[in-house]
Amino acid sequence: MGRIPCCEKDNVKRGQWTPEEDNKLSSYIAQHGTRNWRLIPKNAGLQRCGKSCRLRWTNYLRPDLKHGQFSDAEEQTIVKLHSVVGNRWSLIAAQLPGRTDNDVKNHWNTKLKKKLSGMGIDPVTHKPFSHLMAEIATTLAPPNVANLAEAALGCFKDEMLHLLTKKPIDFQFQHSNTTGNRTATYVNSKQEERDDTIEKIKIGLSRAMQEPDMLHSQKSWDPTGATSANLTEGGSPWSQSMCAGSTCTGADQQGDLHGKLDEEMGEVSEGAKEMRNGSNIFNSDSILWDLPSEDLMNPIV
DNA sequence: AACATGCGCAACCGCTCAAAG
DNA sequence: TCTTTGAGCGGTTGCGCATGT
Repeated sequence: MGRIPCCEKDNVKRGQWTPEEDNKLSSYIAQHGTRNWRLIPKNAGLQRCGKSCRLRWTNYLRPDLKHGQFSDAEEQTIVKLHSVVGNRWSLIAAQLPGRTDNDVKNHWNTKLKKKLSGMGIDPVTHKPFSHLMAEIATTLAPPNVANLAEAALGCFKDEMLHLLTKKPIDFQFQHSNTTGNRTATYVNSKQEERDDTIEKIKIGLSRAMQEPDMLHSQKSWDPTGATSANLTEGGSPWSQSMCAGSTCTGADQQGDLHGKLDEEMGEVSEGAKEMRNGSNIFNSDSILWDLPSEDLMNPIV
């Protein structure tokens, strides 16, 4: 019943591949293709597991791979797609010719996550940390707000330290043209504005504790007195373009990419579909991607 | 110059799902 | 229909190099 094992675990080499092994594998695949990974190491004269051969080929030896640095455009694509599909590296890599899921994953973990965090963006939710804090305050009943806020501040400590101590990033909106399309300008805030961000969080938490009615209504609010409708309509562009949560609203004018993604993905997971249908991450306010790439990609640190 | 620390990347691990038997 | 395995995927680890002290 079943199949025979792919390799004898005791008799396989592990660790770094040598140039000789690479040559053997490459030349064998050039002649015979990659039809059966279980047989490839045996037939190619390699003391490797088929799985190891497959990884070596797909992540390193494939002739169509790029090995250089990621371009700004590629990085933007990764961030954008990650906000839609999360850690579905193979799906993201499928949109980047010559890049593997391992490449994308490594680049995300070593570079892009830090860049986003440094910009005050939660790399998981793609929301600004200040926005997350405000959401916490609006979601919880008063007795719990303080405790959770404390816990959240602990979670976000590093990122908050960035906000407090490093070069800040702030946004200003311009309802700029007659077609109704908004554009965002992206500016480094002044020192007092940076401090103001933290103050707003503190004020928001204290207001959450003082205004229980507000907490249970659907209408959310802004610590400064504005509603979250304002946040969404004219507040932080991150809340509009980066967030993948249910708070995102707006017309979906990025349908082309959605369609393309769906075509590429074929059978997208239900979770990913729901996420996209529900949140429209690629909505009309995907302002982040109007930002100068050098600004987007420059880490604060 | 020597050591410590951090970073980037390649490889491995473990899980899931589909297919073989 | 059930069991077992292959293939693929995301998470994690470990090594080598670069940089800082």
